Amino acid sequence: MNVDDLVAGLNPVQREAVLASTGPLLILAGAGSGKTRVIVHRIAYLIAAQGVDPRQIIALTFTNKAAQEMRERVREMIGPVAQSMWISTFHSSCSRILRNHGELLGFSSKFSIYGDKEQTALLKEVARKLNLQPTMFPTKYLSSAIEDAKNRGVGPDEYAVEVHHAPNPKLRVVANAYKLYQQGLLENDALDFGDLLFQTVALFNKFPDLLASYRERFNYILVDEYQDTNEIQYRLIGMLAEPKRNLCVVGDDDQSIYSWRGAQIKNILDFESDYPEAKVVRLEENYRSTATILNAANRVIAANKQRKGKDLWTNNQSGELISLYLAANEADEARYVVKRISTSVREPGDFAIFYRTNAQSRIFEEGLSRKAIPYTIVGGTKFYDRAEVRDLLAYLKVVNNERDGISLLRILNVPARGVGKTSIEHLQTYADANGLTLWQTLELLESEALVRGGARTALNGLVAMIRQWRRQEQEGRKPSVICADILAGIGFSAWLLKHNDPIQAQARQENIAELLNAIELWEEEQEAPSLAAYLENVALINDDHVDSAASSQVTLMTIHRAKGLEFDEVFLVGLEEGLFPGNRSYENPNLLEEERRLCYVGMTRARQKLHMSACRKRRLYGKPADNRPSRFLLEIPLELFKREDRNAAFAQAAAGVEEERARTGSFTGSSSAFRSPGRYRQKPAASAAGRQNLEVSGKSAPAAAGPKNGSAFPPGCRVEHTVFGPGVVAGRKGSGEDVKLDIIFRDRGRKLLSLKIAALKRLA
DNA sequence: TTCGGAACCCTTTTT
DNA sequence: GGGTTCCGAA
Repeated sequence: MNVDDLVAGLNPVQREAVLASTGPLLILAGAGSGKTRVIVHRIAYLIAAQGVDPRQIIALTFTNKAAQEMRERVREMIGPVAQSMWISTFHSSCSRILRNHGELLGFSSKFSIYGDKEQTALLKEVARKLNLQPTMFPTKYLSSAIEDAKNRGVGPDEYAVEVHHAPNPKLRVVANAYKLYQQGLLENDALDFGDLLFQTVALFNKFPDLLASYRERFNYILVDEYQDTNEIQYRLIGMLAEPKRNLCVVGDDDQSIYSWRGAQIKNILDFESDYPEAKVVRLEENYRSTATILNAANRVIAANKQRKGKDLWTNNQSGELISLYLAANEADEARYVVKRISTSVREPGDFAIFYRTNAQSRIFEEGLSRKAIPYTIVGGTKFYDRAEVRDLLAYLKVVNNERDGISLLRILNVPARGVGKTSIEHLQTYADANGLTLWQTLELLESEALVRGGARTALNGLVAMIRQWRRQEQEGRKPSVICADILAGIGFSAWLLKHNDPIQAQARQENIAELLNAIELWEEEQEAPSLAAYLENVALINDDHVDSAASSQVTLMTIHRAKGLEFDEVFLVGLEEGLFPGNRSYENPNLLEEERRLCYVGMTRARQKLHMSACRKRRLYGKPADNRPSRFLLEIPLELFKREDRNAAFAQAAAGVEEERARTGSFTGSSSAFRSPGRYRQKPAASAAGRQNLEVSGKSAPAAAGPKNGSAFPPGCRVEHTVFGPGVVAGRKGSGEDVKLDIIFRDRGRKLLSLKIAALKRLA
């Protein structure tokens, strides 16, 4: 294959990105600019034209889907040699490394991977040992603090140092919990998701020779969605890339929407200073959307300050105007969306509905099913979260990993075999006191009566069964066979029948059947299907393998989930202040910018036609709320919109903003314009206050809370109002004299009250 | 040991 | 409003 074939059909910039084979390279890839295409061609070029051994290339992605697609498309270009490349997610690459060398850190090659549930269970044990009050230290608080620390590359000891002088004494308790939690993981021969990355970096730090061997091996490193990398991923990439620095990162700072998961936009913003010799390529031609959609999206994102600055352009036609619908309430909004879908010539599969929060999906579901329009919801409750599925998986984990006490704990009395809380506590205490694992303690039961008779007999039976399953596993039985044996051995379906109403029991049995099915399906694709490999697959490749038939269905999902996808016609709903942008982002300009990026991501998913809508009234947490149209809507020029509602209020508000724009030359609409929809006031004082508001929310440093700045009412504190009664402060707006508090009242819904005027009392 | 009802809490969630 | 979790009674 010659070079011309490898770059055929690429535009000049894309070509440049493909041909820059050595040294650091930053590919800034705007939405719809052919990013994947460039990556795939680049890999093919390295292998087919430069003669690079595929085993010297590692490509890191965030999702399994992205990894799969990349591998498949490389294979299409250059054939099966692509198989020997490392193309996988950060987590599965790290897992692979740790399976090989984890024993250096005290883990076996069969370590368990703990998800949310197991993490919580372990943390509860830790909290119990430390005598922590659940009200003071909810498990969620602990887990997010620990997760955050790991994302930042901060281990338990370092963390203790970090919080040693912290003003918040709770953090020192967290430090203790963190330490115990990590010990617990090690004892259970388990790692959580954060650990997969964290321990890999720790491994490389501790064993430089090992790092050297991987550095030697991976001559070319490629990272997808670089804007979403967190600190620990950043470090991992950095250490692997030295000293050759053949590091190619691809991303779009305007699509960074995961800061709340530890992603650092600075990683991509600072790439050029990290690697001064870096080549930078900008893919700015968009092949996806109409010019109208793109213009509107560009206007929205232009209001952000923290960005590289990039203007997407397209040769596509301008297409239809963006439909704007200001709904009376969410039912009205849903009616509009459903009507447009049902009267369209397009197929259901051409549509997508994007919302900010999952809670918004219900009303669209109802509307669609009333009209018998097929739809699919991406996200929500997952198959692998079902109790009965997790039970069975816990059995498999116990068979696979002797030290996994959390999974063992889960199944001790499932199905019920007369082992009560007291017996379990007894065993745990005994195990702790004698430095034994839970499994070792159970084995002792044969000779020692640690628990009362009935429980003892039952547990001895369980031990015997587990031993037998482990033997089967060692003899090389397939996971599905072992699984069937477990189900029969414990009489699972009989138990399900007995302890649920018939309909639920039926559903649960079907879930179990589906799990067995999935295991068999997986086995068919494997050369050597081992139990350990299956469990790894379940933990990391949490595939919701359902939406393959989505082609003829309307797709409903959160905007976060929509990143990377595209649809002919998109409905972006719920564009209201307080919801999108969410009121939690008001106090922090960085969060507000992230909300704006989210809006940008949502808009740029649309190929042909975009609808945007907002509700004036919406029930939030069961209570009614009055909402103003999102500032993002006002950042889009009116002439790009086609009004689909008969409500004149928005037009007036928007017209007011347009005037102000004309007057001040500023794009960012003043929030004063939509304070009272339909009655935009021209009073200079009002707009000055509005601009002041914006200044505060647009600053890149976090807004400082001065003493007279409402700091007596920090977000989250409980307050009482003489008229509205009790409530909780959700946020703060404005500065100086003009501080307003965003308060959710228990009985009266959400209000924005001026601190100066409102009769507020803080409650303890 | 199990259940039912009160209490609680609520963005987003690639792994 | 709705889902989950937790605690106390049977």
